[in-house]
Amino acid sequence: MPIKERPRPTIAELAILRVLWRRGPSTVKEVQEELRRGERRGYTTVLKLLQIMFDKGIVDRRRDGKAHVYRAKLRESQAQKRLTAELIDGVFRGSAAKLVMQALSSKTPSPEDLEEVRRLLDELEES
Amino acid sequence: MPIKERPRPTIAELAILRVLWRRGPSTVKEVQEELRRGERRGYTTVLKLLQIMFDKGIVDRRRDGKAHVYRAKLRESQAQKRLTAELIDGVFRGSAAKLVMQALSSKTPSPEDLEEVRRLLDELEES
DNA sequence: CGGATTCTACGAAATGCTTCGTAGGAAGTC
DNA sequence: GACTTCCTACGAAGCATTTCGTAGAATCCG
Repeated sequence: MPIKERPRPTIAELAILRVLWRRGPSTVKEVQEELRRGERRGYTTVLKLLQIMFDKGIVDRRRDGKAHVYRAKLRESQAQKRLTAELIDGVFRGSAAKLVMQALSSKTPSPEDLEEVRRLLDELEES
Repeated sequence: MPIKERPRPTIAELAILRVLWRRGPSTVKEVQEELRRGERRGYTTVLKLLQIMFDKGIVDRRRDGKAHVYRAKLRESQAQKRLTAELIDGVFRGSAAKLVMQALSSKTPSPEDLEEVRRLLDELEES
């Protein structure tokens, strides 16, 4: 199976990745149980998705007895980076600043978060 | 045709919305010509997409002679807001601050943008 | 061992998205 | 009117995504 240039996760795949990022390496059963606090998905549905993701190179797996333990290969930070870039290009006309505005004004961050953003701004303005 | 609760634009629909947001109300022909600086899309492809979007309530239209003039009904700011919220919930574990960090450090904004972000921070910290 | 349980692999239906071809109506030109 | 041009509507193919059923291998338990 040739490596795809850019394994863009789909919606369903993202839901699974979120579980793996949160829980760490997990079996199909664990992912499915975690997932069902929200959406129903049959066991074999989750299995199939993980198999597809394995083929795409989005996840790794290793045997543990009878079952497989899956691990996210696409890192959370990579996904964050890529999807943020896509959002900026896609709906903010390339302006990262506009996205920042939107993010800051929609969900109000905590004072600590604001402080951190401020620090980052300082750094950026120095260079 | 019953109104869909949440007409989430697809990738292709987003491309068209971008044109409508930029150009304002446009005919199929105008959208298609604008679009072809990037991706090829046949005339009837664009037409069909606009028809689907009309059915979904994403765009309006009015007759102008023989042709239809389409207008974005979903506003740019609405799309920005929704998609940003989805991104925050989807891959930033609900943390707007993390998204802000990512956006600021990936594409460096201009000094003016930084100033604007700073002003917004000031406002947020006052309340 | 033999039956129940727990897995995987595979196939395929169902759905959604994207693309375009064809048909036909309306308008413009000679 | 006849011809061309431009437009819409419709249908359907092609493809990706998502869902799950069935078969069968591996493991566990009496």
